[in-house]
Amino acid sequence: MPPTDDFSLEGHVGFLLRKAHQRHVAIFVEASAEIGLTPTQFAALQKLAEVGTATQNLLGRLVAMDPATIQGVVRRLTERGLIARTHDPLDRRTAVLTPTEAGLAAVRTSVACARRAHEAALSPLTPDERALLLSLLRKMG
Amino acid sequence: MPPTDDFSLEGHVGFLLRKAHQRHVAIFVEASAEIGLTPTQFAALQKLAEVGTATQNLLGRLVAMDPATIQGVVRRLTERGLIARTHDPLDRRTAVLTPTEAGLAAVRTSVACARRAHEAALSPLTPDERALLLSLLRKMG
DNA sequence: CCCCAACCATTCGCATACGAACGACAAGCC
DNA sequence: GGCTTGTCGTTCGTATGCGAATGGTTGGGG
Repeated sequence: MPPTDDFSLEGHVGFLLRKAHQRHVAIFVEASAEIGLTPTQFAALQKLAEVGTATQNLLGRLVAMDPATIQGVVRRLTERGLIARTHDPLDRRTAVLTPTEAGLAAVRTSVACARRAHEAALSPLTPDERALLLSLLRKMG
Repeated sequence: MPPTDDFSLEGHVGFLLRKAHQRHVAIFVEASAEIGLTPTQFAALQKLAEVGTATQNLLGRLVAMDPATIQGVVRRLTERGLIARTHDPLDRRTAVLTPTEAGLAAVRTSVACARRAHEAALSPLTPDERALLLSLLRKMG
């Protein structure tokens, strides 16, 4: 009896994380249908609003997206007029990002959606379990 | 003082799930570099080996992938000779999938990689915390 | 001052992920 | 038997996600 027989996909962290993440994305998109921001776009825009100004790659690091990924996210937000792109005359490599007025308004609206999505995603858990899960996920890195 | 000021992206389930999932994928891919299976491909192939035979959409449901997603995953596994595609003469809509010998061998090898990735991803947690996290993720849906 | 290592942003290729629309087919219902 | 409803697999479009390569730029070390 080889040891591979007692393998259960359903007990694997990766599988559970993938499913939980998929579920949250679906809930978030549904909760913020009015604004039409994805969780990723919301994260980038919210963080940019928080810090006020950031370089593209720096913003990516703040929200855990590599340069290739943040590029597309910022491009789409810029095309929608939620982010303004300027250039630092002292460093011609960088793209300096700032949220526009429409971007700030979108953040204000979306924060409520994000909170609803947060609650809905955690709804199967008790308040104690929610706090526990969040702290464990944080500790995982 | 608007209520949006005390919003913390880092305390949001979605953000933490996205980061944890990214981290696991990176660990898994690194742990199974020899085989070259992604977590998604491993999940599909392992589940197919477990059930022996399945329709494409059914396999997708078993591993939480929608028809459009499982299509590409199965196509890549088939191209690599790990899955055999036949047809049910009684239902000409379906694609009947079976793991090949090479597919079964890949599963046997990958299970060890998956276990290593599982342990590595959970390494920041104590054994109690690991069990707790898994049960909370399962309970989340 | 010059060169080189590091960093910035972009691009390409590949792999998920899913909504929507599609043509093919099956199954039940009248 | 014909019709309607539902399922199956595919395709298209869009959005992440990342490795790798690239061109432009900066800054430090000699």
